[in-house]
Amino acid sequence: MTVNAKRRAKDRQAGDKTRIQRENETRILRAALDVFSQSGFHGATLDRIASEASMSKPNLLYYFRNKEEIHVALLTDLLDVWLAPLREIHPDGNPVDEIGSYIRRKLESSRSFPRESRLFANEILAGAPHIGDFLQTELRQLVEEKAAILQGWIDDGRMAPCDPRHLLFAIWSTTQHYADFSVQVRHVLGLGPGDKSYYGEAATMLETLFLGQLISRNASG
Amino acid sequence: MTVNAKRRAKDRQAGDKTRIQRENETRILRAALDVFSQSGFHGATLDRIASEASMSKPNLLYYFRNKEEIHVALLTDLLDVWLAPLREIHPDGNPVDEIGSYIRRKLESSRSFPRESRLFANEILAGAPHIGDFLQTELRQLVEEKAAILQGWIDDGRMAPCDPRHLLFAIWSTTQHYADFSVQVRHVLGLGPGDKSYYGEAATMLETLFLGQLISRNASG
DNA sequence: TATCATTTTTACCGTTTGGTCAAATATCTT
DNA sequence: AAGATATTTGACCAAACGGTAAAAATGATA
Repeated sequence: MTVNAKRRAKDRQAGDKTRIQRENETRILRAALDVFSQSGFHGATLDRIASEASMSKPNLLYYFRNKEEIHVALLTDLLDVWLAPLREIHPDGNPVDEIGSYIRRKLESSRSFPRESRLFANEILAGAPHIGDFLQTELRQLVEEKAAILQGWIDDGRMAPCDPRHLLFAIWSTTQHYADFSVQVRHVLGLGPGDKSYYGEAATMLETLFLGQLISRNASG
Repeated sequence: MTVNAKRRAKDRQAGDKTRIQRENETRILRAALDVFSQSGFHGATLDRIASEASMSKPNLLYYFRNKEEIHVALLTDLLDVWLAPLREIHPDGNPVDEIGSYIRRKLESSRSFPRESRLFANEILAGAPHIGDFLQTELRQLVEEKAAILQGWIDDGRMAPCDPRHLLFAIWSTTQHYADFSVQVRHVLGLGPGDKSYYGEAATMLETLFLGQLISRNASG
């Protein structure tokens, strides 16, 4: 009986998790992300999530108290991912590089995490019942902070004057559009279901759009 | 017994509608727009729609065969509204005026019909199960047509080169964002629930964004 | 291997929901 | 006012859904 073995057996705290727990929780969250992002909260069913996680419904409810808890867990994980690209905007950089790479990060995020993006979009469309607080506090604060940076660049004459917060809105909407409205994009472009080939054109378009007039005036760094 | 009276009574065709029918159908559609745009298709219930229409559920189902039929009716009405601003882009105009007024029309559409916009967004997010055909045919065709106009302006050197279809995507996403993500916009800006005061700033931002570099180069008409 | 905690399953429950049906009521026409 | 038509309602149903309880099975520990 090693000390470690003893600790595992006897002293497991409430927060500690078994191997099986960790495995199954991630299996559930993976399946739930699929289902919620496809059908929204109300359209998703526990049966389908359980089925996609290759698990019985009661077993699923052994790991999460109820449907909403799964949903909230996904949203919570999501928020960090959502904020990450914005956090990286740095006041010491020059506008073209900073905003340009921010756009590329957001677009890459849409391409890599379309389900997460749709989950977020669904939540906002529904009136943000679960993350309203996050929007009003954390996000708002971060936007104020980054908007101040942009405003500084504007005041220095390194960027065309505009409302920095609305510039951020425009970046969010255009980049997320390619994930949230991908069906429309594909149908309009005549592409097949899984085809993401439009992301190259999208990147070109958005860099032209945002880095053209808005910033290029005296961009030097 | 006038001839007209006789026609009303005896010869009413299947397509003809009573006064009560017209009234109640619009009452139902109005209520359904509220409920569907707030909660999505699955989140909406017939009981709530009926309640908001001040009507019993069986009465509601006397006018529409089922839940989906109401939803489809709303979407069908919507599509014309959605396309209208795009149709007005005219090849004879100059790029700045045409695209500028298109943006203003779309933004105005977001302000005036936010519920319709959210209904549309919900449908697309869900994978466009009902309007996929519309997207692939009518919308795609119209986009091709208008993209050709834009391309013509580009070829004439009156617009900065870019992919016209992606320019349209950018206009759609930025303008619709203010309706679909209004909760987020308001929370980030620190505004109250019904406050739409941001639309002025939005218009300024979008005109700066889209009419700045992209078109202004040799804009003359 | 015996013991204990963890995990999984089976069977089930109450509620909600979309939808039906037949009877009752209102409206319109003559 | 009578008769025909259109409208409304109350009672009801089957299926789907979120969730529970308790037993059975599995895994870990000594």
